[in-house]
Amino acid sequence: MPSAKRYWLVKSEPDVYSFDHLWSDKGRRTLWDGVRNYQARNTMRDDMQVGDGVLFYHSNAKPPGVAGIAEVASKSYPDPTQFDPAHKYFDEKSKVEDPRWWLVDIRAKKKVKRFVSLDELKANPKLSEMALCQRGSRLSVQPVRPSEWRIVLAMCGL
DNA sequence: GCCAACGTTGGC
DNA sequence: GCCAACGTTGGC
Repeated sequence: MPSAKRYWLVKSEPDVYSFDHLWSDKGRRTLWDGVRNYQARNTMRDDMQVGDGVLFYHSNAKPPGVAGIAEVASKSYPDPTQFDPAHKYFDEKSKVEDPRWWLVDIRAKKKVKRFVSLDELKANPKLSEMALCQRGSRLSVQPVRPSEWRIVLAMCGL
């Protein structure tokens, strides 16, 4: 039996791949490829389940913040880009029979009614323990508590 | 297994 | 563009 629905936050640079980009992609979904950090990899490989909620966060943006709501749309599977020598995410040390990098599909669910900036998130005392708000937080895939999820969605007007 | 050097992230 | 924070690499 699957465990209860969980919540996550993924980062993307809008100049590279924005929430609107995901929204206009076929099926409003994409492979969340290119993650090359072991902790983020473990989260996708081991912890994410189909239907989990995802905050789509714009990093390296002016301003950075939550730009959309998405969901996990597949079980984890090996990131195909690691095996493609022509791809910038190619990893020559990874073997097909023992893949190093895993991903899930992400599907856009809802546009936010209000963009919520990082400043606003940090200013909310109820979000002081949120992973994103911690100093030096660089993880591109990170957990979100159910309470934090509800608060952020409310801030987004949802 | 330590740790210095180096690379990357990402807010500012 | 700067730089703090942090992850990875590789010599020893």
